[in-house]
Amino acid sequence: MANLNARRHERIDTPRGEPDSRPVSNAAARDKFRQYLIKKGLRVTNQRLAIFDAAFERKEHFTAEQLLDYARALDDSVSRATVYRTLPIMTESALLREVDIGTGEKFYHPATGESTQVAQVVCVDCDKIFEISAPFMEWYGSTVSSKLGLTPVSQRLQVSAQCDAFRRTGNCPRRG
Amino acid sequence: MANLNARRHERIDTPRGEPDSRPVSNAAARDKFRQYLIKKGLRVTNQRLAIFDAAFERKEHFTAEQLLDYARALDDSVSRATVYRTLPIMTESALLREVDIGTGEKFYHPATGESTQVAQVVCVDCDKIFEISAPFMEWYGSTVSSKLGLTPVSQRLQVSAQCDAFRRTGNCPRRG
DNA sequence: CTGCCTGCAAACTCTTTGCACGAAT
DNA sequence: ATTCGTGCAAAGAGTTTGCAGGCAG
Repeated sequence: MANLNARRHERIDTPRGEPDSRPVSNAAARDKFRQYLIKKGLRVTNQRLAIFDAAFERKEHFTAEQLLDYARALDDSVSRATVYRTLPIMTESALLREVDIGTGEKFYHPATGESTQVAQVVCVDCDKIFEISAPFMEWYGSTVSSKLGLTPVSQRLQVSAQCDAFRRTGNCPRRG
Repeated sequence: MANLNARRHERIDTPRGEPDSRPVSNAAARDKFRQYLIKKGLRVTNQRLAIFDAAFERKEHFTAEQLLDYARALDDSVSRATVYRTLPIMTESALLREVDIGTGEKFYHPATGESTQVAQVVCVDCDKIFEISAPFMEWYGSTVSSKLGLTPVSQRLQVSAQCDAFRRTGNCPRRG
């Protein structure tokens, strides 16, 4: 959110750790990413893998700037530009989901795979983002077609909500 | 969308037309706005009224930059800064609805009053924004409460859709 | 008169892009 | 050896803000 992240990372001359040797919790998704790159004729670079791994380490939603930090912890040579250039690749491959809650910056989250029809619930107190399934959105798409003669491509349902506990106690139990 | 709108408007010395003499199609809403300003201890300025009138002349959704143009046609002295400072006042007063379709810039539209539960359908071919009612969103809010213990504040449902006619004929019948 | 509002321009935030070097195939 | 990918820094786009002067109440 703030631009306190302007810290310089001077490139070190030690050889970078082999990306394949990194402990990977999401080997399956990682392989999908690798396959996607190859299929598209894109190159499998250490930076792209580091960015991917950084993204899939995360449980919470993150911003591009945060992802830059996470990825740099894995590979010091990752730059902001490459993060921004890699994010669309990961969203197009459906491995990452982009979430725009209207705050100016976009959030990202590893796609859970199962459900494409989810709603984001954004807590105005915590700023946390929850995802819950919204199966009726599928049905809703068909009503759009019939009413407007348009074929739905994608849908987003976002709910802003306040945390009852936070309002009472000044602390959100979900935090941390 | 582009920043071609940087045209200079030098201030003219002729007295500005009385804002109240402007033909107003939305006298009721205009009065609501005036009341809202007074209630909040804000001043009723010519610029604010011009921006309001410009917004309520519009049938389509518009951006802040477009609103600046429209408002300047009514009152030459309106500046970009004042447009940006007035937009939140109009949205907080529920006279204007803000629509963020994730393209970087925000769109605005006079609130139709009746329905707070509407979905935006954005045509990826026309870039047009349609609004259709989505009454189930009210019900959905309550499921959020029970599932997460959060009280919904607002909801947005946005559908991206492609125009069937445009895909076939290369022309959208809904255009202009 | 008082102090909120305004226009101007500069600043800010997030994202994209041009360029020359470096690495993947 | 090619050619694509990369880091850097600057540019863009949209929005916000500090300041000195202007107008509403």
